[in-house]
Order: sequence, then C-alpha cells, then structure tokens
Amino acid sequence: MAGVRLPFDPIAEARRNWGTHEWSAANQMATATAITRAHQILLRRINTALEPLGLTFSRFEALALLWFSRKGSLPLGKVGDRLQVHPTSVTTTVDRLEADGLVDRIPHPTDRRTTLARITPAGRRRVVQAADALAEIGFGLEGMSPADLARAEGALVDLRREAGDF
Amino acid sequence: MAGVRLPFDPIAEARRNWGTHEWSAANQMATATAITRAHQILLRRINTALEPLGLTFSRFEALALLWFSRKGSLPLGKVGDRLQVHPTSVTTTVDRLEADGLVDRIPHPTDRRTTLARITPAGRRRVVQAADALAEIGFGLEGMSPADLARAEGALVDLRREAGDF
DNA sequence: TCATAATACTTGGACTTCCGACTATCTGCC
DNA sequence: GGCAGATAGTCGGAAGTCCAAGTATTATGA
Repeated sequence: MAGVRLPFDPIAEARRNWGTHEWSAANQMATATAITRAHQILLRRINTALEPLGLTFSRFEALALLWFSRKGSLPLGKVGDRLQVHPTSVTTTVDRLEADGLVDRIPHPTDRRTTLARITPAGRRRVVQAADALAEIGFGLEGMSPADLARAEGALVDLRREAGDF
Repeated sequence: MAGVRLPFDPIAEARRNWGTHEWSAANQMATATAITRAHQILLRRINTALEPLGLTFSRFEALALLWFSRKGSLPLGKVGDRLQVHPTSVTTTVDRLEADGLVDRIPHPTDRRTTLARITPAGRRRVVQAADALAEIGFGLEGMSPADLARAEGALVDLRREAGDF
C-alpha cells in the first residue's frame, strides 16, 4: 500500500482521519510497508534457492537450529520459542523434515510429555548444502550494502527485544 | 536461527563451510533473521488489531490501495503489481472483500480481459476505521523510536528498489 | 488477414501459519 | 496421597501464499 507512490489527496485524507497521530502514523506506515516488502523479497529469493534441495525457509530455520544446538536435538517447544512460531507450525515442519529423513523424533529422557527433534546425519549434510546455497545468494539480501545491513539490523533490535524475541 | 544466541562451535563450522563468504554471509544471515522476526511481530500485531473489523493485513492493504487510488478502482493486475503479490492472491483477496461488500468487480471499459476492483462506500468507511485502529497501535511498530523508523526504512530502500518494488 | 504470442484473470493443488480444542503428563498445594 | 492447574504436543479448520495449467481476449507481424 505504499512503495506505491501515493497520490496527494489520500495522504492528506489519511492524516485528517488519524487526528493527532499524523506524523508518527505516516512514518510507521511507511516503515511497516518497507519491512513487509523486504520480507516478501527475501522469502521469495530464499525459497527459490532452497527449492532444489527440497527445503523451504521455515524448514531450513528449524534444521539450522538443531544443527547449531549442542546436542543436535531440542524439545519441539523450544524450537517454537526460538523461531517464534506456533506449536502447530513446529509439528508440521518437523513432520516434513522427518518424512525426508533429515530429522527424527525421540522421547525426552525424563519428561514423557516432551518430544525431541534430532537432526540426522542426512540432515546435517543437507543443512550444510543449504547454508552454502544461501550464502551464494547473500541470504536474499543482495542489493544491500554492509552499512545497510548493519543499519537495518540495528534499527530492528528494539522492536524485537520489546516483543520478546530475545 | 538467530535471535537465538548461537553457541560457539556452530558459527565456526558455518564459517568453514561458507568459505570466503564468511563475513558478509554472517551479517546477511543476521539481517535476514532480523527482518523475518520483525515481520512476524508486525503481522501478528496488525492482524490482531484488524480482526474485530473483519480484516486481515493483506485485505487491508488491497482496500487501502483502492482507497488511495484516484478513481477508487484499479485493474486486479495493477493491485498485484503494487502489493507485489501473485495474481492468485489478488483473486482470493478481492473475493473476500467482495463477499463482505467492501469492494466490487466491474468490467474494464475497453479491455474485456481486465476486471476492475472498485471500493464501495462501505469499503471506504471500513478502511478508515482500520487505518484508525492501526494508527492506534503504531502499525505494530511500537518499540521503535522515530530515528529507528527512519533508519530501517532507509536501509531497506536499496533492497526494494533493486528488487523492483518501486 | 490471420496465426502466433502476450496479457488478464481464475481454478485446483501444495505449503505454511495461526487458532481452538483435545489428550497426556507433570507440578504444586491442601 | 491426590486433585487442580500448568505444560507439551497433535488434530481439524480457516486463511494466506505460491505454482502450474486453463480460458478468454488483445496485440504483433509475416
């Protein structure tokens, strides 16, 4: 809805409707749009690069999380917390990874409610290939200078922290 | 996959695998993650705020685009171009808006292939309420200072321009 | 002129995400 | 000890996204 050179009237009308918020609201709208578009671009490029490997970005994120973990396994709930997604999404994602033999489910040693997702040797090989493929395309961020990368990351830190991302 | 304090070994391992890309790749991964998380946070807050109005962010975006347009109507293809979404998504979105009486489909005056989506009076009333509701929550960006808003927007400009967003 | 290519939109299918509801298990406190 | 409430994961359903394929219409150029 922006990115989209907005004609003149609408902005004025929007400002009238938004009352005293006008300035911040307009800026927030512009930034929200920019983040949304950037995410769309990113996701499309990343999924395209991952597609030959039979992965999607969300499956890659889960696999990489296990890869990065000390033991190569994590409770499903922890995966959801780290990736900030709903428990249901974790179930689906792990289902797919398990069907492809990249991960398996094992019971938690002491808590019988808990299931661990564990990366398999095939999963480790695959995630390395995927990381390679993503590095190749600059994680979808080609077009951003090193300075822009740092600026974007820095500007988003407060939002993420305030939302409990870390 | 980050946001997620990464343990030590994995980073070193990733760097070995990513060969000469190490520096930029690590920064790109961090930024890609930041954008992804920011988008998740944003989308969740916005959809929550819009839910009582029977709208979602994508439906709001389409409705706002028509609201902002000079004639209150646009070809479906144009809507997709502006919002950077697949034609199929436009069809679905307009279907929903039309079912709710916020938009209607009318034939293009000269090109019979083309269909125009036109915002209805009810649609105009609804989009104003929605814009209000979003201004109320700062478009999901509460937590970001004015300086951060500008920084984020500025940092993402090149990415979007290079990807043909505007 | 008229066949071929391009454009506009829709349909069907696959994938991801979320929410609400449900089962199983653990924890805490009377 | 034992029951109430919290926690872990899964299932069904709704919504969004995309791709591939199909129909209709317009544009191109030999």
